[in-house]
Amino acid sequence: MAKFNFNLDTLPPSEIREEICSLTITQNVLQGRWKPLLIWYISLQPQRFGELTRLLPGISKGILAKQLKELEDDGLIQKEIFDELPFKVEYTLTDLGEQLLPVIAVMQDWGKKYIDSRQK
Amino acid sequence: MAKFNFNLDTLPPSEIREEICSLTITQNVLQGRWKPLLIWYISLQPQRFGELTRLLPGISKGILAKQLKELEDDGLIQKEIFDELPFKVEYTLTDLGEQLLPVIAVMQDWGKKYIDSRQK
DNA sequence: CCGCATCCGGAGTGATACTG
DNA sequence: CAGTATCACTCCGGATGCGG
Repeated sequence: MAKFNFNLDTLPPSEIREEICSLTITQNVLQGRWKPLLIWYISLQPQRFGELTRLLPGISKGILAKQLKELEDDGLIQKEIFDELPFKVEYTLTDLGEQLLPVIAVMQDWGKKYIDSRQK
Repeated sequence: MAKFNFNLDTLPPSEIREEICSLTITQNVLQGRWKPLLIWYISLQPQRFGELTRLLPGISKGILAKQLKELEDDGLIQKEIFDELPFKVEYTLTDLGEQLLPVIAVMQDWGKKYIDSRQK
């Protein structure tokens, strides 16, 4: 679970503590090589398992299943299972997941600035 | 270096590609257990090496030096060396590092939402 | 005081084969 | 089609000791 990096000897003021805590939580939830991309792709449209393996070349089924499960456990995505054959499952964002989109957007904005700054 | 997760067989449109690229870059730059916290602390005021070891209990000197160096190499922070004895070094954010603060802020906002949603 | 070098353990990631 | 299980491997993070 999350480690909050507090110093128990010289505990910082609660205001600071809350900032540390909030930041660390978000960092932990997004920790995983494919998670930001997964959230972004799912935000574009509901995605199926197989489709995600096609969108994310190089990802293995094992790690895809694991990271999807972690995102689900953290309440960012939900899956809908259609009772058909062959099986069909769709992943969509929860409300909490939707609220994460501004974070993704700001990260993308900064990435572009970074690229610009490196091209000089 | 950064891996951009493109599928070379079915290359996505350049617009999509840029979003993937930007997002992945930011993710890579912030990858490291202490980096977001380091940037945040340094943004509050210029920080010295020893002060950071106090602010981040549990971090070892080795990993602190390493993550600071990576942040410096990525152009997010700069260090000023004072020619005194004992040695004194101060870390400050670069312009590029300052531009990262909105990302940190949005992450903190979302962390608070996450905490609220879990307390119900 | 600051930071590097080395070594080490464990987590995160990935390839493959197999199941419902 | 949508996963699970296993194994192997890399790399990050941490401890320690040395050097400027």
